[in-house]
Amino acid sequence: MVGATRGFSRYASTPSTGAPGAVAAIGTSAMAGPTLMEVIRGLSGSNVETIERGKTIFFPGDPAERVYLLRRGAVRLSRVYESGEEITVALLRENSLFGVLSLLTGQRSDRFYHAIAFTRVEMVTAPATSVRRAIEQDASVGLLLLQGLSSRILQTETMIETLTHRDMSSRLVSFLLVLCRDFGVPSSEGITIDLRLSHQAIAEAIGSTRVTITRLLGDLRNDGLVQIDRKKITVFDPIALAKRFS
Amino acid sequence: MVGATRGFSRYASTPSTGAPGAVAAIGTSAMAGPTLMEVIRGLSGSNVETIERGKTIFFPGDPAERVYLLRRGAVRLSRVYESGEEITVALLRENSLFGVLSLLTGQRSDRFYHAIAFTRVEMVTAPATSVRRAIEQDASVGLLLLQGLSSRILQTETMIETLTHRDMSSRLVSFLLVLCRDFGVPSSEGITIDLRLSHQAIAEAIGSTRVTITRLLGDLRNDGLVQIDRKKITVFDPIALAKRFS
DNA sequence: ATGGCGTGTCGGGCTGGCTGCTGATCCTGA
DNA sequence: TCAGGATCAGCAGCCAGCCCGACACGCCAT
Repeated sequence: MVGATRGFSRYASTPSTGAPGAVAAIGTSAMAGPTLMEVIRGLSGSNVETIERGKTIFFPGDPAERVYLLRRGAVRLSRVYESGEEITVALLRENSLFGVLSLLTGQRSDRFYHAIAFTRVEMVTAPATSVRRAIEQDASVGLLLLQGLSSRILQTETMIETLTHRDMSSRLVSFLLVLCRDFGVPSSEGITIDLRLSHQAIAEAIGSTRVTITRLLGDLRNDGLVQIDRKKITVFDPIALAKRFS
Repeated sequence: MVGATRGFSRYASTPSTGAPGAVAAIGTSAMAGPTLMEVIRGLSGSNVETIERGKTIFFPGDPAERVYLLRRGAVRLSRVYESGEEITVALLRENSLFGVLSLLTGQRSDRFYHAIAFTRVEMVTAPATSVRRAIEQDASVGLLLLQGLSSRILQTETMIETLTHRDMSSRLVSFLLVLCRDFGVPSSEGITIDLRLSHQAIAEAIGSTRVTITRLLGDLRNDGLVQIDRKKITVFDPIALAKRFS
């Protein structure tokens, strides 16, 4: 059991705690130039904003004028329906770009999504016009943005894989593995998901109900695959967990 | 019934038939410069390829060296599991970029997905290195690519909305609306989805089974919402169909 | 202290997956 | 052009996974 650390790197992202002042680059490329974070920070009209957990960053229908780059914390993008139901479209991790879409698909437009701070959030923002100008002046900025969007697409598409699993047990397992990849920090016992997740939040993300999540998480815990302490989930062994697919 | 055409534009994409020689721009921006299609076509090492329906464009594990831009037809991206199960991650329409991800996230890498021609396909391809060089030389190329990726993200995220619907009936309805948006051509009776979809293919895309799709599509047909003629689905009235959500 | 939120549990009911089979349609090669 | 095989569509019956509604308890913050 102890020796099975090979392959874990897929699940251990850049730690989100500690590492003060370290501005991680998007992806894993060890580039020479400035990071996207530094570029956006340097734009005219740029800003650093801090948002408390649970507060809204933008509502659907708001005018889309700024671009956001997440520096610390997690953001939830969701669609809201008339029924009041809210569907999580993406859980963004650090160094994720968002709010970019509407600006680049052409004409000025409004937000589609509801963006709320899933944890306390620190982010760098800049006006869309500045970003556009920066791309035109320096092609490497375009490349950085492309990398950001690419990783966002990958993130989104693994979410689709998760959601197409038929039975809820598989969905939950798949979702936990995604969370390990995006928010996992290695710990003494395994990989801890650095988010405070309520069962309700998980249910909204994978299209289930609170009760079912409770039961399934209980099963996983009873089988010694995960540990839950004050809303923090620790996965002992992602590989063993992955065997749990139906 | 006849007068209810307002709002349909959301569902009627650029017609994929006819319009010979017309190279549609990505998105709806009426730009002055060359289109992405033209740019990629002009790169060194560029190529136009035609693939027959059902043939594979690339396998998972293949080295990722080229970038693809779909000119005609539809491409299915999917993940393959050891169990033999295959999950559709995206159905790409004309003017969609693909194969870009792995190239831009940093180091050289392999394909994640299985890409097969869902219809007879015509596409423009170019080596990743050429694309990269083009971006560095001309920032507007970067902007075009960003637009391409943006619309791809939107496409993917609406797919997530579809998949988080719990009951299969809603999922199917939602999926049909997505298809109308991406592959719909206006016809005399409504909007026809310009794909030849087997029930099995639909099931693999939305995480269901062939039998269930058969039953649910039958229900929709009996209720006078859709028409199916030799695997081509016509939605009479998307707005009425949208009311079918649970 | 207390109210609210999150967690754990139970049973009833139904949606939807599975198996097995038949008939229709499409494709291909002789 | 036709025949054969392969793929696709449709039907029924069975059963389980999961949603729903309801309730009790513990933890936390005000």
